[in-house]
Amino acid sequence: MGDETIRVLVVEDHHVVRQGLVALLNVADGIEVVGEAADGVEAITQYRKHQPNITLIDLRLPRLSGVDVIQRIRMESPNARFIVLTTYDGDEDIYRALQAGARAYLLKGMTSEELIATIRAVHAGKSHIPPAIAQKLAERMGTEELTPREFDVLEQIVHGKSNKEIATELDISEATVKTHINSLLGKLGVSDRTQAATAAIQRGIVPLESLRKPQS
Amino acid sequence: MGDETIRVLVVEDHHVVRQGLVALLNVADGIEVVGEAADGVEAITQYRKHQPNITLIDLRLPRLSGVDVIQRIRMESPNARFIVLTTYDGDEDIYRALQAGARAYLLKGMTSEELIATIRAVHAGKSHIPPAIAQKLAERMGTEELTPREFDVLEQIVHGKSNKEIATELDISEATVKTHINSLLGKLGVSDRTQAATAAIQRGIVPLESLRKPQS
DNA sequence: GAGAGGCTCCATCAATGGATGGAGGGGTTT
DNA sequence: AAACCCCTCCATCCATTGATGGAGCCTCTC
Repeated sequence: MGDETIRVLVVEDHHVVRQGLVALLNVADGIEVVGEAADGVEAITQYRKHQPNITLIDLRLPRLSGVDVIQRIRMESPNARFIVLTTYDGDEDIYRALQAGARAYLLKGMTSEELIATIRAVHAGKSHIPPAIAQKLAERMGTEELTPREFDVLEQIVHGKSNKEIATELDISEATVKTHINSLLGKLGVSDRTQAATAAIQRGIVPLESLRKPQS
Repeated sequence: MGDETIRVLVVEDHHVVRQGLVALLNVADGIEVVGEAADGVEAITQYRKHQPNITLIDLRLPRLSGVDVIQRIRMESPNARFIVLTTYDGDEDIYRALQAGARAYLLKGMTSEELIATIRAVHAGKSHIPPAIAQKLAERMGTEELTPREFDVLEQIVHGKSNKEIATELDISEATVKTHINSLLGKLGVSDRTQAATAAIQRGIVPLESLRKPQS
């Protein structure tokens, strides 16, 4: 290999965006779109079928999230290379995607030149993280991890539950809820539950979509 | 007019999305993209220059929001027809866009057929609101309007301020802050400030972007 | 087996938040 | 002018929240 054609799989649920990407890539020299998928499950099917060199993938996908897709594919094909493409820069997702093994992270605002250059770079074995993203990663690195339980509590806070309700929901005492809150406030660097809720949403720790009429 | 070509202006800040739209539309019969803009100011310039039949516009734009663009253009060209295109369905924006005179509202997940059909329909003088959107509009209609002051307070709440801080910021007494909160909680149909904050974000009343390192 | 860290619980206290009901001034509409 | 709404303020009361420090249990690691 070397100057062979780079075979790309495009995974993106928004029709127009996907069609735009495909159109862009197909006019680029040395790049060929070998498959398209509109959701996570389809992405895996298409990957197995086409074994692309590069998978361009949105993180917000129906059925199976981008991060899940990356993880699963990497289990069977550790050399799979992913470029994550997202509208939006809530840091938690970036972090998880890179953890899962994505090689590059691009915002949809990029130009076609950037996109193509990144595909070539990643195919050549390089990684590419834009400065703006790198900075957010650095910020989040400074942040301590929430424990699973703290995360549960945070999720409930975002959903507007009171301490008493959280205690009932998680089947622990209100005192314990307070303990967790106290510790997660510290870790998030905020001083009350409202700030915790907005921080969680903004960082993508708790997905905004879950707010509608969520879990039990 | 009648079976003449429909002249379309595409306003969208994400390169790939814009290119996708243009590519899609240019292969459609009877539709021609006469201009493109990547921000609100450019949109107005392009509109004046090309006088398109239909303007396809994203709401989230740099420099000047989609709603502002629609309002300004409509002042000089009351017959201008807009189709709003958005990734995302926070209701407040929908409402404002339709108020401002948009004829249709589409999510980016739509198919190219839907898009083209909608362009033709709007050009023929019809309006088009997808059922999912119509429902949200209906929901929001049932909701009472916040007064300007209540809105100010809500904004501060979302930014994590305490009542005392809000009082200082808005230069009113803490008692007054509480009065406003009490009334806005009622109008939003929620029972505490945390729920108010998440509701505000989720409905698009207070933009998520303002959370980083915001105002003042 | 001695930490370390996570989860659980406790009590206590101070601060914050929210409900209620009442009140006056300013503006607009009818 | 009367009615209405918004904005402002007040006092009072109770509920919720957050801080602090202490404690036992479990599991994993060294």
